[in-house]
Amino acid sequence: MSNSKLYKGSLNTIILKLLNEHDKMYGYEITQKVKALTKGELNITEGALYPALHKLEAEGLLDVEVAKVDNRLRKYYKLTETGTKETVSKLQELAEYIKTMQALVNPKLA
Amino acid sequence: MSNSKLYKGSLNTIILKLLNEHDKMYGYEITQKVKALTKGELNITEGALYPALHKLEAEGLLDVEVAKVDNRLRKYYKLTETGTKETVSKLQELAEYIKTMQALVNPKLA
DNA sequence: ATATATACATAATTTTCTTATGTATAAGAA
DNA sequence: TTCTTATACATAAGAAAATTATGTATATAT
Repeated sequence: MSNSKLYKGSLNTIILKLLNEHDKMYGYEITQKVKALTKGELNITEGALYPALHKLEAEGLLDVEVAKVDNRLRKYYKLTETGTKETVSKLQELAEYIKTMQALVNPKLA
Repeated sequence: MSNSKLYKGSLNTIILKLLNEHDKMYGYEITQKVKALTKGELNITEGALYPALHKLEAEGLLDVEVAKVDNRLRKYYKLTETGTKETVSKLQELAEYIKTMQALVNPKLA
C-alpha cells in the first residue's frame, strides 16, 4: 500500500469516501483513482482492496451490481444508506485522529 | 489503544516523538503522558507498548537503563543516534500521511 | 508474438494490535 | 487491617488488516 505503516486502518475510510463522492465505482477504478489523487504516493494493493470490498458489502455498507464492459467483468459498488452514515462517522474519526496526533507530535500548537 | 482503527501503525511514531522531547522515559510514564496529552482520547495498552519498546530496542533505536525507585523497577528508555534519525523520518512520514489523506478526503483543498 | 493494462479473486504469511493473564510493590480508603 | 487502586513490569492467545504471491481471463499496444 505504501512505505509508511500509517495507512494501516485507513483503507475503509478511503473506499467509503471515494464512493461517497463518485456514486458508483468498481475495484480497479478505485485503485487508479487513489493513485491519481495521491500522485502515485498511495497504491492500493488488490490483496487488500478486494477482501475489504467484500467485507463492507457483507456488513451492509455497500451494494454491488455486476456489469460487463468490453467483454470484461466489472463489479460496481455503491453506498447503502447505512454506508453513507458510516462514511460520515469514519471521516469524523479521521479528523479526530489527525487532531490527536498533532497534539502528540506538535504539542505547542495544540 | 482507541476506538478508531486509524491508530494502527502510529505507536512507534508516538513513542519515538515522546522520547525525542523528554530525553528518557519509562513505559508506564509513556502511557500516562499520552493519556494526558490527548485528554484521555488515547490510551496505550501495556500489551501493545511493552513489545513495541522491546522491538525498538532490538532494532537499535532505543537504549535501556534499569533503575529502582521506591523499591519498584523502572526501565528508562532513550533514543540512540539511529533512533533520533528514525524519529525525524517517522515524523516526516506522519506529515506526509496527513497531507495525502487530506488530498483524498478533501480534494478541493489539495 | 509479447508485454502491459484491465479486472476480478484467494491463500499463506506477517505485522500490529486487543484481551487476558501474571508478578510484585506502594498508597489510600473502608 | 483488609481491600482497592495505582505503579511497573511482562507475555501469550487471538483478531484484524495488511503484504506478498498466485491464479484466471480479456484487451490493447509494441
